[in-house]
Amino acid sequence: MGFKPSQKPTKKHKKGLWSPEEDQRLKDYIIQHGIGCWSSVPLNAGLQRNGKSCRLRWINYLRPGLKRGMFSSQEEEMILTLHQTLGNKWSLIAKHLPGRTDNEIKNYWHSYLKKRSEKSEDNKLAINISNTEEIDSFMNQTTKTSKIELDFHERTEAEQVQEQEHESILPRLVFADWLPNNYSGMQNNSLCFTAAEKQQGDFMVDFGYNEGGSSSSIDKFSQEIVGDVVMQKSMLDLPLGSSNNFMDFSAVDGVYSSGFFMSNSGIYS
DNA sequence: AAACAGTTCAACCGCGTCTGG
DNA sequence: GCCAGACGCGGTTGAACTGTT
Repeated sequence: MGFKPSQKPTKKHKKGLWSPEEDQRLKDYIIQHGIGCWSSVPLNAGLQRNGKSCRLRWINYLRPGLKRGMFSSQEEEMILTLHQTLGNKWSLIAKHLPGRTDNEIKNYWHSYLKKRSEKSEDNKLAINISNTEEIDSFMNQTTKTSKIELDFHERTEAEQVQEQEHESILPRLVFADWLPNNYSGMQNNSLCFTAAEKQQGDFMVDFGYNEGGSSSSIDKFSQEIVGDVVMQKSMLDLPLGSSNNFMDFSAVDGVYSSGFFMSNSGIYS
């Protein structure tokens, strides 16, 4: 007889919180094999979970580049504004907040922003704002500072198709701190830099502008993709988060380079 | 210190959509 | 066109945590 992995009769799948060991298994598996068919992941990775659970764990917790910690006030405003425009389209909203997951945003909305939004709705009714200039000014400010696209529904179909093809042009995040020790630079068509490397001053020069003289792995990477990517120095200058060593960077036109492809959901070779 | 209430957030569930045979 | 399996999304749940009495 024999079943394909995905057709296997359902064993009792484990539920509930993930243990560090399970996380490690999943990470290891995805590092080695990339994201493919989720239903076969638990079997191949030796996990007693279903594929759906693995996918969720990866997307919401293990995926490279996730931000941890409090939402900034800018992020809050962004969520509120986008929610007014898009409604409960958490995945769409999440696309405008790099490093945040739809689940995280949804939770934050229900636990905090919803109340705040309701409050401000009440205030609006009371104050009855009539000065559209003020509103425009706020919207412009939000747009400028966050690159957010408030006219999501108004963009042409061609523009939306273009964006889908290139995914988001918003910052992408490179993973580092959960890869094996001493892992850096290009390796197996994947890409990773450590926090220590980020802190080296010439790293930014080498990486961003390809002016460095050393023949490091960073240089190699720089040479690989510098034609497609323009680094935002301001982002590289951001202080490191306390809980992870991810680095933020922004690609002007997505990252499509020989050998690998990066998106908000991961890095693919 | 204990009990209870409120909050947070990881994870599950169910449904709609997509895709390949 | 139909069907089954996989995927993605939004709603919901419940355990863990925190604050209050």
